[in-house]
Amino acid sequence: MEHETSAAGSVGRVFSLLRLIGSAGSGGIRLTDLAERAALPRPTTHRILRALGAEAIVAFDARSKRYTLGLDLFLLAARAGNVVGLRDLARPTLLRLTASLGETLFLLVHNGYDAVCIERSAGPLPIRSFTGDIGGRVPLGIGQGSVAILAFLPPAEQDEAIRHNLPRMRDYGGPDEASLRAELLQVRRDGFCGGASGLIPGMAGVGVPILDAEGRAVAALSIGTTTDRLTPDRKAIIAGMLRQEATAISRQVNPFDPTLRRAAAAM
Amino acid sequence: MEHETSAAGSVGRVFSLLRLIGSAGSGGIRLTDLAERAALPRPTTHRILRALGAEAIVAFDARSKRYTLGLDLFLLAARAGNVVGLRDLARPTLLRLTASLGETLFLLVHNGYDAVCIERSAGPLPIRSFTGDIGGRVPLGIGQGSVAILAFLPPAEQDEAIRHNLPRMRDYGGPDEASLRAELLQVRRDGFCGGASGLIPGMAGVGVPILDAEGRAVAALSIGTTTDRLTPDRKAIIAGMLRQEATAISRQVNPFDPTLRRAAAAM
DNA sequence: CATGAAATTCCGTTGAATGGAATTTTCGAT
DNA sequence: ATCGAAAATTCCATTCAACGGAATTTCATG
Repeated sequence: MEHETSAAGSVGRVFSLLRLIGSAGSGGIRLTDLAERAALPRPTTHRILRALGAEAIVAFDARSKRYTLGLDLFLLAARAGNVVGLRDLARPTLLRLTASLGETLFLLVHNGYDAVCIERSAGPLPIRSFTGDIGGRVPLGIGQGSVAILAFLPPAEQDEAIRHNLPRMRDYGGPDEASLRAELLQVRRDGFCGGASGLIPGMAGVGVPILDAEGRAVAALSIGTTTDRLTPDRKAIIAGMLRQEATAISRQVNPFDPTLRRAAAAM
Repeated sequence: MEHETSAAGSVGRVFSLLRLIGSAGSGGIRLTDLAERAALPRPTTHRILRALGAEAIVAFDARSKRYTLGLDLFLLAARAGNVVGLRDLARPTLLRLTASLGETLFLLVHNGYDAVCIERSAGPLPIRSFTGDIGGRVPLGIGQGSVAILAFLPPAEQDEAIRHNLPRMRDYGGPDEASLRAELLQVRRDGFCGGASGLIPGMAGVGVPILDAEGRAVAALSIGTTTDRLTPDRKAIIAGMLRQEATAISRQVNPFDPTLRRAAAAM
């Protein structure tokens, strides 16, 4: 069972097509190739694509007969990235910090056993990071932002993620369980992760969690920079700034706390 | 809003639900409300949502029983061919210009009779604009970026858009046909739109088109600022910078020009 | 604890999606 | 220009997956 045909049914079919189109690159993909990769009959593929085209979810270039993702999917997706409004909330923060620090900032959200980058504000320096650009995904425990999330997960969930991720971490040259757990404790104490993990030579960073009303991490703010730019005192300053911003964001996220819903509904 | 039930069939049903969820805000929406707005039976709605949930295209908060757009929908578009790669191409440009000018920049794409904002890089000043944030939509002809696109459309398409949009423009306090056409000519001559359209008091801006290989506008780069910050000489400087950036982006877009594909394939 | 509203499951029915086959279009080779 | 192969597109009889009315469970509210 590789990626399996997902949930069967027409919905599954539609999104397996969309994912294939999405991974086909900006040049687009032809019907036949698409049908083959999706293991669907050509007429079926064609009919679904027509329907998707009518919705502007896919675009069809009549000249090259190639399909690409359409504008409406893009617009829909822009809203989808707004996990609990986090993206909109955090964007000004990222821009401001990038401007004042001259560093690259990331907004990561917790998703399953991974952290996913949903926003990024690039500083002037070229930065290598695990998460890469928007859409990038790393196992929880790899990278400062990702570790910050892991450290502030409820114990059961944290254990589960560690158990699941330890094997995967080998691919990244990650730590063994003992040192990981030690780091998590320290991060919980400090409120941020600034480990010079050294996983990418010359690169360093700081990550702080964004917590929900129950104190569980839902996301993280992090910066990525080079080791020499992250002197201990500068690291302390940056950690403080990040924590402050993360706290401010947390406060704005938490109004969605279900216990307050009644008040909002009354308006 | 609902212009019609879109394309019928299950695909139409799926995306009308997704659009409704998307427009429900980050708080999410409940099954019953969704079913009612979509004019679908609750069980049908429920089944489709389950399938979408299995794909992580929608997220379901078990606590509040509310549905929101899921992360995978975001990742689908983020990882891949967003509008011919324009967004990725333009993002660094927007950030750079925002940093150096201290202004808010917009990337608009041509879509039907409208221009749609697909990226925006906010400067320090609070800016009022028609397009608003990402996803915002204005009729072609309203706002500098939008006018820049309209001016560089093929004549037939331009006429069609003007005919269609003139009535709509009344809502924005837009110009009459004669002055609009006069402005379009000027924009075509100058290569940019810097009209102090005065549609939003105190606000001004500059828009330049991003052209495809055939010289048709596919998008526009624009800045939005206040009238007093846009002195004539600064406007000229900014227009020059924008044109240069837009040209650079055009060059990177155009390698995908179908007429050149054969050459690329031969490599 | 009672009550109503919402969510969820069930399942017999049916019509919409399916896909094999036929047709048309595209495009490269001669 | 002509041909032929490959791709795209249309057709349509079949069927099975989606449908939705009804029943059941869950949940919030008074």
